[in-house]
Amino acid sequence: MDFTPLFHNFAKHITLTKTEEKYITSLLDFKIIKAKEFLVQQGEISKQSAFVLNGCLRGYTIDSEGTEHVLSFAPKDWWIADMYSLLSQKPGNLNIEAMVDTEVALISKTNQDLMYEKVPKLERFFRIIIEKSLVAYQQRLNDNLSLTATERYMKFCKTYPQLINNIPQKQIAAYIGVTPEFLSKLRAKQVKAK
Amino acid sequence: MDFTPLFHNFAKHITLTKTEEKYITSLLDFKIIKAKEFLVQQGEISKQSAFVLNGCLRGYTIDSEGTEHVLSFAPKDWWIADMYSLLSQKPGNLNIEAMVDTEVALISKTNQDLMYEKVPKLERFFRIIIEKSLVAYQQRLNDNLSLTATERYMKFCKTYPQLINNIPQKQIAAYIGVTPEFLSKLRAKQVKAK
DNA sequence: ATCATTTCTTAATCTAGGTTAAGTATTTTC
DNA sequence: GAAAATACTTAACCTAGATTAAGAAATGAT
Repeated sequence: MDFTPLFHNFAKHITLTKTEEKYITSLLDFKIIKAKEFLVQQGEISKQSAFVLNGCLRGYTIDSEGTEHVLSFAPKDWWIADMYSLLSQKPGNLNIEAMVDTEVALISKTNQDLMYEKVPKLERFFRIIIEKSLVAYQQRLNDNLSLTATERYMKFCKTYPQLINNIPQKQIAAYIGVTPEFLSKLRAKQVKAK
Repeated sequence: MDFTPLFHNFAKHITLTKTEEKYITSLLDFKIIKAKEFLVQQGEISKQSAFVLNGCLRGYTIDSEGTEHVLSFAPKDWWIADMYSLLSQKPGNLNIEAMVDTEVALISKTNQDLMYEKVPKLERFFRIIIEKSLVAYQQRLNDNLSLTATERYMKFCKTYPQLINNIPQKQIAAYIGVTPEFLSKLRAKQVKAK
């Protein structure tokens, strides 16, 4: 139940007093999510955001054919939530699942709104991290519109070198938007090319 | 040079005093961008965000093959910027072009930072609109991963009914991620189906 | 009004990536 | 540590959407 990684994360963009840190801590929950268990499942109304203290989560949807699409991986020090459901308070279509046993700090929507009132600096913090997240999604959308599968895979390898050998390939396929079979074919070709 | 649509936009999420409105007005620029002229071009370092008072802008990239990809349309009352370049202060790869003669309110990055200091409520305002924008991009990425071209076209028609008959089809194609020829084929099929 | 430019359509042909299926690792579980 | 489940590979075949090309329609400029 050690929230220091979270406060390090805050410190990247804002400075909090000890009192503020204590206050924020009082509004947090701590949770261990076992591998393959869910933080959020589609159809639910999301009540909280998560910060990964260690381990790794992934957020994915399942389409009408039953195919999974990974919208985000959240390794240590990343934030993840079903923003759509959290903001609209309608049932979401995101599943957030632990890839390994994962420790998270949770902030309920209610407490987050409280925090914004009591510690307005946090508005800035979340504005900044959401801005960065927005840029990343714009970039990724653009990649999906303009790059080939091979190029997207190479980019993934560059962007997430720590994940590449630690997660199942089929989940990388579900992130870059190809079938596992096709990714396998791509990789075989790349190996041969060397 | 009438900024009232902008203050209506602010009023959706925060309440400003007359004094604050005057202060903010002093930090804004007004500009008319003629049809086919640019607010921002790839390679430039973005210095400002734009709010569309009337008219319509579009943000697009050009890939290595010379193909355009539309990342966003910004009709009246929308915000648009090359967030990547604005935040990183590196050369961007977005082009923001007027589709018709367009009036915009501009906020320079410097003035926006000033505004945040003087009127902290604006942190909340921008946090909220960026959150919404993030949800929209996540949704769109998911659509690109999970829907067919036909489904994406139908969704576009639902989402932007006001644009559908007012912008060139090739730009809708560049938004949903197909060639103009293929979109034309899709539409011919839909008409026949009726 | 006329010519030039841009947009849209149609159709033939092509290809990146999907599907199906079967076999081979690799993990997980008890 | 064996059986079961999951992940990965390979290969033949298939299809949604791309490419190329040429003509028709609409829009804009003079």
